[in-house]
Amino acid sequence: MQITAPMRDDGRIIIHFDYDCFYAAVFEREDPKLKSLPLAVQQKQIIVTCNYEARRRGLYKLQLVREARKRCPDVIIVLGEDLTRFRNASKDNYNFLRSYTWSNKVERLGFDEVFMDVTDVIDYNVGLLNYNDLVTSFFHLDRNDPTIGFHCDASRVFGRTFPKHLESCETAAVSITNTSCNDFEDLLLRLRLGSHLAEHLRHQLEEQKGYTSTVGISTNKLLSKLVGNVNKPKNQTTLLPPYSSPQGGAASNVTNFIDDHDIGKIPGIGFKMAHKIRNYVLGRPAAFDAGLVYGPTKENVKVRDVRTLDGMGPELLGRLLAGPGVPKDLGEKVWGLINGVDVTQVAKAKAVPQQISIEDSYIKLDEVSQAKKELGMLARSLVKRMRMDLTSPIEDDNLGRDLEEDDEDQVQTGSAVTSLRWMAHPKTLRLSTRPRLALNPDGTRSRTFNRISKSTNMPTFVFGFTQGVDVIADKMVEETLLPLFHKLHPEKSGWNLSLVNLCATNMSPTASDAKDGAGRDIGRMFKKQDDMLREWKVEDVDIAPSDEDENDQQKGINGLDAGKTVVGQEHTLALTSVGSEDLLDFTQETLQEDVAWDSDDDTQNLGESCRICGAVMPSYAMLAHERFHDLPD
DNA sequence: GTGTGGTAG
DNA sequence: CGTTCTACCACAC
Repeated sequence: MQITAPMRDDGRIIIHFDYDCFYAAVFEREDPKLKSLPLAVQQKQIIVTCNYEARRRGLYKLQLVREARKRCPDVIIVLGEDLTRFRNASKDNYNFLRSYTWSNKVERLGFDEVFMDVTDVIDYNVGLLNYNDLVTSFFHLDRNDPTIGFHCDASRVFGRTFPKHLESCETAAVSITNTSCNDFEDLLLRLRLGSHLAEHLRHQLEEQKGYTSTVGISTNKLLSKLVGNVNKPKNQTTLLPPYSSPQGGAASNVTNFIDDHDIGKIPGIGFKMAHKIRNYVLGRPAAFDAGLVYGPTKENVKVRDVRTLDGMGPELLGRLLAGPGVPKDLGEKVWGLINGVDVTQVAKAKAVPQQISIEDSYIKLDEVSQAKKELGMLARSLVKRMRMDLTSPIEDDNLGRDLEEDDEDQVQTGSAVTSLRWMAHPKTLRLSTRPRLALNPDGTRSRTFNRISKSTNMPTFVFGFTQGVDVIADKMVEETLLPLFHKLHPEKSGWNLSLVNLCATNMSPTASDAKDGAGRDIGRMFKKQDDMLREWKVEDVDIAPSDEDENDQQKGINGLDAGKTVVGQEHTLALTSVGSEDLLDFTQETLQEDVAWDSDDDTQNLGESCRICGAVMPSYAMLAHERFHDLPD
C-alpha cells in the first residue's frame, strides 16, 4: 500500500521566537550583575530555569533545588513563584514584536515563545526588490513610509541554515520542470528576506527590550519552531528549500530535517500519543511492560521510523491513536506533522484571554481551615488578575483629551483614568483540586484521576469596583468557593490535596469588544498594566532566609509563602529571595499611585456604578454604557 | 453548560 | 515519570 505525503503549501513565512532562558533573563535584566553569575529560578522544590552560566556548571531545567545546590554551591537562586514580572515582560516583548506585523498575526505560546506570520511583509518586499542588485537591498517595514526599514543583502540568507549549505536548484534535483525550479527560487528568496527580518527583530528586541532570543524561519509553525532549536542560544536558523520532492525522494529538506526527530519531540505529539505510536512501531508485544522502570532502556523511535513504516498513513495513525476523547481527525493531523505539514494559522492578537487561572501546590493540605485560608489567597490573586487582564480604562470624555496623548506623568497619577470597564466577563468560576493518590488498605488505588473540579456561575459582585479586592475575595470564599469545595470534598477529613486551582473561564466579550474582535485596545491595555504594576510597593521584608529546603517543604501550606507576604489594603508586596537578598534591588520601581478602583473614596466621587457589571463612571456615561449590555453576544 | 483529559511551555 | 504554574482545545455527557 503506497500512501502519499500530504500536499505542501509553503506560501507563508513564519518566524518563531524563543527568548533565551526567559525567567532567568527577566532577573538579569533587572540586575545586570547577575549575567556573569550562575543564576537559577526556583518554584517550590525545583529549578524551573537557569541561565547559561549555571548550565555550564551542570545545572538544568526542572532540577531539584537540593541537587542544584550540591552541584553548584555558589549558585544564586531566586524565587519565581509569583509570575507577575514574567507575565508582564512577556506581554511587553509580545507587544513590541506585534508592532512590526501588518496582519496582527502574532501568537504567544507560553511566556517565552512567539510566532509571527510575516507573509504580507515579505511579499511586499519581494515586489520591490531590484533583482539586478540584491546585495544592497532595502527591507521596508512600513508601506506608508518608504524611509522606514533597514539595509540587507537579499542575495543570501542571514544566519545559520538547515542544512548547513544550500544546494542549487539543479543539484538539489527538485525536478526537471521549470515550475519546480521557479518554486525553489521563489521560496528561497522569501526565506532569505524572512531571515533578514528575523535578524532585525532579534536585534531590536535585544537593543530595546534587553532580551536575546533563538529564532526559526520557515513556512509553518511546526517547522519554524523546530528549526530554531538547531542553533541556540542567541542565534537563528532558516530551513532551506527544497521543501518538496517529486516522488517522495530524498531531496526534501523538510523530510531530511524532521525525520531525525524523536517522535515525542514533535509539537502536538505529547507523551500519551508518542507512547502509543512507539508501541506500535516497536511491535506490540516486545517493547512494552518494562515501562515502569525508566532509564537507559528507552527505545528511540524517530519520525522516519514512523513515516516509512509499511502501511503508515492517516488511517493507520487514526486507528492507533483512537480512544475515548480523541479528536476525529487526529490521524490526518499527525500524518501531516510527521511530514512537516502544519496548516494551523498563527492566531491574531486577542484583547482578552480565554481564561485566567491561579493555582498553588502543597506538601500537605488536609484541613478545612487550611483550605479556606488558601482559597482566600487564591481568590485575591484571581480578582486582581481579572481586573488587570480583563478591564480597560474609560476616559472622561469631558476632559477632551485622549489617554494615548497624555504624557507619562499624567497617566501615572491616574488623573486621566476615571474608571474601568470590563472587556469581557468570565461566566464561570471553577475550583479544581488534585488529591494525593492514597493507597487503599487492600492495595488497590483509588481512581487514577489527576484533578477533579466543580464549577458554578461567576458571582456578579466580583465585577464591582466599589469594593476592594480583599472584600470581594472573602465574599467569594464564603459564598462560592467553600460550597464548591464541599461538593468536591464532602468529608471533613481523610483527604490531602497536593494542588488547588481557581479558574475564571467561559469568557464572554463585552459588546464593544465583541464587535472589533481582536484588539484595537491591546496597546492601551498593556499601557494600563504597566501603570497598575506600580500600584505595588515592593520592598524587602525582614525575614531570615531559610537555607534548608526541607524547612520550606515542611511548612506545607504556608511553605515558601511565609516569606512573601501580601498586605492587601496597604498595597505592599514584600518579597524575599532565598539566598540572594543582597543581589536584587526590588525597591527600584517603588511608586504608590492609586488607580481609580483602588479605594472606595476615589470611586464614590465618580458617579454611579453600572447595575449590570458594576463599572463605575460618571452619570452621563451610564446610559451609553448600559447599551453595551443590551447588544447580542 | 459541566467535567475530564491531552497538548504546550 | 513528575516536580511548577499556567493556557487552550476538544470530547463525552
